[in-house]
Amino acid sequence: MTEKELNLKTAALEKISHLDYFNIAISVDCVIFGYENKELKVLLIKSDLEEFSGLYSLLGDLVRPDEDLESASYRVLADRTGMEDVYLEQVHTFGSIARHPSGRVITTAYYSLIDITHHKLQLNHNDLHWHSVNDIKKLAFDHKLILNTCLKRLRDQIMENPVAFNLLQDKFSLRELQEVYEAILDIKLDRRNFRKKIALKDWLQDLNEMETNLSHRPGKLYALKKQYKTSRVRSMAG
Amino acid sequence: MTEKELNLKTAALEKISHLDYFNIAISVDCVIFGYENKELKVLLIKSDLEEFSGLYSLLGDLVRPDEDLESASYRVLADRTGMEDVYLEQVHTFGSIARHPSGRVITTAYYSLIDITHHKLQLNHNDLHWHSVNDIKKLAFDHKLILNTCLKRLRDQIMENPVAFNLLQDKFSLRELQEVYEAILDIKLDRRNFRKKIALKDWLQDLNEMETNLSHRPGKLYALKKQYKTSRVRSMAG
DNA sequence: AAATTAATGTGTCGTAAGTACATATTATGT
DNA sequence: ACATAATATGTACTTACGACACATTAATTT
Repeated sequence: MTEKELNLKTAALEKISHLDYFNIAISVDCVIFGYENKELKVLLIKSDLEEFSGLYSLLGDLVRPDEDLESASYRVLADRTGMEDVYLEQVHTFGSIARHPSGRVITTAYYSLIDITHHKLQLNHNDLHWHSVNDIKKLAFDHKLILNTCLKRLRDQIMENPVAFNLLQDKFSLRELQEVYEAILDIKLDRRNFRKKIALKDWLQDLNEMETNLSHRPGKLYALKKQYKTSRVRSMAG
Repeated sequence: MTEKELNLKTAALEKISHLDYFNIAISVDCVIFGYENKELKVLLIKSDLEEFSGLYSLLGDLVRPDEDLESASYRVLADRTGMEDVYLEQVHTFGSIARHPSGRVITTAYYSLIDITHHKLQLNHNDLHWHSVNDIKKLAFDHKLILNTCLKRLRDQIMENPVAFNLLQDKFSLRELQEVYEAILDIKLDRRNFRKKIALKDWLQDLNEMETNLSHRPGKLYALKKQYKTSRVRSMAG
């Protein structure tokens, strides 16, 4: 190392080391919801930390200096699911001092809704699996809290905004839609009242098609009106 | 510099520099709302950055390695207003790459509601002033966006949760309360319907007292029921 | 081809909340 | 005593919500 290099590095070092504030890392964690078998699922991975061996955790990563928070979330999503245009919404930032055993890491949580049937991915590798939300008892880090917070947000959203549709394929029957709502809210709904409520929102387009391959009377098929289709959600400017 | 010192510093430098992720700083910004003269106000300070000379900014600070996000927000609040037990709620985290001219800073925004009359503070020092929300055109950084986001959250909240009361003194008349709502929502409300709606919530306790020192018929005084008094808001384990 | 099955599709009634709107009441000031 | 300027309150209409029952249809079985 030349003297010049040394001086440069030393200067940089001084600058960095007195900025204690940079000793906090920031990550994003994605609560990726899916829907299958009338159950709400979430995508989890086996934790790679010793402290949490045997436990699952959400999908996340450190935010890189050259990407904004949403880019980081979309990167995590694309890396893990291979899907690009998905619904994603920021929920909350968790910053307890001791939330990460390896150091100070503040994390911003996003929730995401994806159509699980479009997701025939590298699932069998690397311990990545869909878990029924109702069956999850314990997660690594504070990820159970993050999951609960995101689930609450999702529940608050679905009656106000047409987001639940992101869990379904493009065409669906009202029965399927109701089952999605029941899975998310974890309650039974009255069919007639549910249909009235949905009709009132005017979110749906009647496709004049019917379900097929059923062993009973098929229902009509609907699609979410184009104007409500959310791929990438409006950015709050990052 | 001895060889030993050099080696130490170099080692530390290597360690830090390969941890690019720590090159992001994290801050909190507080949108501190107050209410005065039938107007919703927000506490702003003159920006100390050259790039924003002449502009005002929200109150914020870098998060210290040994404090969590909420502690940092309360610290900012206490430092600037001298008030301890205030309503504070996390709203959103803003992480655009270029949002801070001096470097990469991700900020978590909180909004806070305080009783402005309990706040006879060091206002005249250091360019700290209350500004009418409606008059604010431009702020430093992305603080206008943060303000708008927090204002929207506040507006969404006040009909659902008894938070607007934090802007008023302990005892207030229904007229005063309505004026607070009108200031926040920036609309006129019908007096009879407003009272019906508030009565329905069952938030208020009739104090059997009257307003005084008015030049007209005084109204009854009410207080928020104890069970709803929010000093420090429930932590999301933040 | 007729009957059965298992689901879809729809309507009513009572209740609760939202909105528009007008009159009586009361403490104060003259 | 009277005028004033605000408080306090009620009704009618409309809209949403929740509980609830029956007719219809396509597929399947007999």
